[in-house]
Amino acid sequence: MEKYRHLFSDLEPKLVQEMQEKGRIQEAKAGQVLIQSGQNIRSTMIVLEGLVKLYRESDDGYEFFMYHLHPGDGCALSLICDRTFRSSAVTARADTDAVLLVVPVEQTEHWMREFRTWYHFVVGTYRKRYEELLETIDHVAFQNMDERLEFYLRRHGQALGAKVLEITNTQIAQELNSSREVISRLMKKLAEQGKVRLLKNGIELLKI
Amino acid sequence: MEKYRHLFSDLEPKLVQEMQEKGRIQEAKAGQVLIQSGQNIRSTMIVLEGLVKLYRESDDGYEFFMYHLHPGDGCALSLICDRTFRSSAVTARADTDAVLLVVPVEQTEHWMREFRTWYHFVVGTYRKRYEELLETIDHVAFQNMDERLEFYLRRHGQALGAKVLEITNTQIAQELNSSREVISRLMKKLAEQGKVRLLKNGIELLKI
DNA sequence: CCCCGACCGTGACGAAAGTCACAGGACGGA
DNA sequence: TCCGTCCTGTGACTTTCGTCACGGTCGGGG
Repeated sequence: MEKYRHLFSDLEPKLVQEMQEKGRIQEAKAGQVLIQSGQNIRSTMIVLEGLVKLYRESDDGYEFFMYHLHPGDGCALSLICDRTFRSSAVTARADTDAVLLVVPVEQTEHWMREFRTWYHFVVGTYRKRYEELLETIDHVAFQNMDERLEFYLRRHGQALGAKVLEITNTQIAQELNSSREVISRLMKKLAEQGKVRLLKNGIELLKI
Repeated sequence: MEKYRHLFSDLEPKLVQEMQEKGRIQEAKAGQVLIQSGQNIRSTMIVLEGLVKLYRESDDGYEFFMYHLHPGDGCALSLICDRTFRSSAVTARADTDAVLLVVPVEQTEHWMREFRTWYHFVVGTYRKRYEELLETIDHVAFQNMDERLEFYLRRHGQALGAKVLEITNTQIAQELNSSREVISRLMKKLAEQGKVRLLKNGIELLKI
């Protein structure tokens, strides 16, 4: 936990200490599902290491990508489920190997009363997630597939801090709720425009 | 303010009293813009009477409908702007004549420390709005225009508690980010299916 | 070695939805 | 009454996108 202290520099030392005491560190492999759609939430999850992706699931099982969680980020839904143990409407999946801090909801209720900085953390988390949802809505409501694809690539490049995305067209298509063929064609266009280079097993981002 | 007390039965009496003292009652005519996209937020808004609609605005000025605020609801964005006076990314407009309670943000900061029930109010508000955004995403991501139109009509019928919507196809088209002609054709189909009846100046909802 | 599975590329087609053009009804004001 | 404005309806066309069908590459396991 010591090595993660810098993530919580905005929180009171006493709170950080409690997080350390009451929380449980959990490791997850890339691809592992952390929150299943429809499952009850009994604990709050904060990302310590790695990258987590959040999806909205459709009735027929399609996973629509919403946003990333980075180290230091909490899962908004689980932060405020507030002892009602509501079932969640989203799926969270580790995108890289990840380390998480897991805290029972009762504990966070307590922190909310005790620590002003925890309240700020929750409120800040919620605002960020809300605004990322708004941005997601912008794209899906106002833009065509080609613009959405560019945005997807940019977002993932930034989130991973990498110039090369090891990801298949099939997966992109699923997350944008499109089809492989469409992504394939659009990707070719992006390559012709010099915005990406299509590698053996990945996509190199150039002017994007 | 007395007549609105039932809206806040979950809040401590002392808090309700403070809301009464520190808040300002503001009336708004139907159609009036309450929060302008890009405008700074210096006060929190809670709906006391009437119906408020929230929109996301695109770069080129299109207004995409997100959700309604009912009496007792607070505007999520303005609840937690938290003295940073961030500019808002949404537009709020009174859909019917409305009455609002307006409170300076400094005051709500104070309440957050003082009143446990205020914290619950904020958290509850956020969760509701977040989930409504998720629902909005579902529709725009997974559904066709005809399903989205039906959902739009249902939602508006419920929000207004009315069987007849006095609304033009043009407006619906704007709010769904579609075009008048498309809505016109789909509306005709709904009428043929007996789900609505097209009136002189409005739409009667039947089996919807 | 061969086969299988996963992935990609591509042409052909069709459905959904946006755009254009035009016409007509309702209504209010000069 | 006549005009302008706002709303609607509709046919024709285009674009975007999803679907189908097929072929091709690559790598791992039997």
